[in-house]
Amino acid sequence: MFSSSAPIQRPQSLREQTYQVLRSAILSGEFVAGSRLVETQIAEKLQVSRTPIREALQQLQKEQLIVADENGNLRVISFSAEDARHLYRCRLALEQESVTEACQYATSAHLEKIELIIQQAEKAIAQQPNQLTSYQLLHIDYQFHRAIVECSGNPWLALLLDQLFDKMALLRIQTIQRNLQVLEIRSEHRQIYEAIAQHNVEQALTAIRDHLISSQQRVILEIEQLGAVSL
Amino acid sequence: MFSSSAPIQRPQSLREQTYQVLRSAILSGEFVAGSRLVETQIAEKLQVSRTPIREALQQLQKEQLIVADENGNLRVISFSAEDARHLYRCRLALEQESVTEACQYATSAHLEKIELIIQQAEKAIAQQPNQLTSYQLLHIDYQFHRAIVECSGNPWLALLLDQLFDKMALLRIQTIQRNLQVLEIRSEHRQIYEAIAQHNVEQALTAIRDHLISSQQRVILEIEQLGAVSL
DNA sequence: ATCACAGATCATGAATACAATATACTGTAT
DNA sequence: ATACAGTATATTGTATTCATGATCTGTGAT
Repeated sequence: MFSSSAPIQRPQSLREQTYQVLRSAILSGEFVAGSRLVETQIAEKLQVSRTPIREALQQLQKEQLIVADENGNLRVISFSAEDARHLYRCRLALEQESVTEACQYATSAHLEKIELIIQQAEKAIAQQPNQLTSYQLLHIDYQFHRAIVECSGNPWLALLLDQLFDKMALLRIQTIQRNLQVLEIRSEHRQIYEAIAQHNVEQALTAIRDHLISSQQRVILEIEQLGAVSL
Repeated sequence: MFSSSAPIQRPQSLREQTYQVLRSAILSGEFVAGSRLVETQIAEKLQVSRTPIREALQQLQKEQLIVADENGNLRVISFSAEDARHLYRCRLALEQESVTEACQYATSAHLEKIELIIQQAEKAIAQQPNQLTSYQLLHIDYQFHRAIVECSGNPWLALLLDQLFDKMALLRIQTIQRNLQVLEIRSEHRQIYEAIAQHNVEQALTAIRDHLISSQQRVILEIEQLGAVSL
């Protein structure tokens, strides 16, 4: 009858839906850093009871996208330059493992997928050089790195990196007004890809290091130009 | 009046309390792997309403200590040998960063603390060579690695590692019946410590690699002896 | 005018009530 | 005995209610 696993879709719970809504509102910068999140207000706005809101907020709190201030009020987290440095070091540690495993295990299907992502990115950049929102750029970047970790077949690594990516996104939303250095990212991505495609671990490690370190420097520079965003 | 920050302690919420209770029940092996967790049953047992239980369970689910099966029932996660390999690779990636930063930033206060932990561990081992529960041994190991990451001053790194430690603990609880190789661990810890104390990054990296790789092999061996714990 | 205090409003934690759905059970008909 | 229908039960998702504590506001005393 049903060929194999037919993973039927139950209607998503309100908790999951509100979680998604709140998460993307935060990551898209709709809530400015430090702004307060009140259960009752959100509940009214989304027209659901407080229960699913509460649960979604707790989830976001666990992910440290929102934190409780000294009075227990929930606020969107705000990153300092220190945080940026620390987060990038974590990310580098994990992504070095990611490309290493990718070099070992990447199949041609994996490589094609990465290739496709790069091409789409370049097309998008070519077509609308200046109208790309930073949100779109972040998503392109995310997809690329996410495709690499998928080569590794290590779901725990993917999970850890996903957590960091969320914070990276928020970090950049909070700091970057102008476009990123689109051109640098393009060539850096391509170099990482080439190294993985050749299963050249050393070269891949060098490429990911270069990419993340220059990305880190761009972000920290912006933060310091902005003045301290420290809480 | 109050000299400085007087971080008053509100009574812990029931959610937090039940979270702690459930977490340690899982990590101590009180819930066997794969066993089902039912809100109403737990609520009755702990004599609180379902609300805080639900919230605690969701938190545990987010941490992947419990997972939803195909019917949406919550169960304690159960690790395969594959998972063990993957988790150890993640841990190694993060701990290499941890010792690197520790070598850079460790103060003498930090070093003293680590030294103390090592001494306490050796004392405990000397006094009750065979009565140490694996839970106690895991805790000793945790404290050591936790003290190292604290040297780094990188809270995000500590956060990521903490998540892994929980899974490591569960992994071992599910696999290890006998005592760990106590003696090996002792000398391995000491080598890591020495390297950090001398701020010798290369040596520290080698030591942490050796420690984690042999630890990984011990665990995987046990899993495979046990037969597949898959799913 | 400023400070102090009372009352009102707001926000959250927790319990309970209600609804929807999935699972188990029981009895009946074949 | 087996298959099936129908009912009961169990479990979870969501809403609502209640209680407690925090915050704000205004009035009166100094």
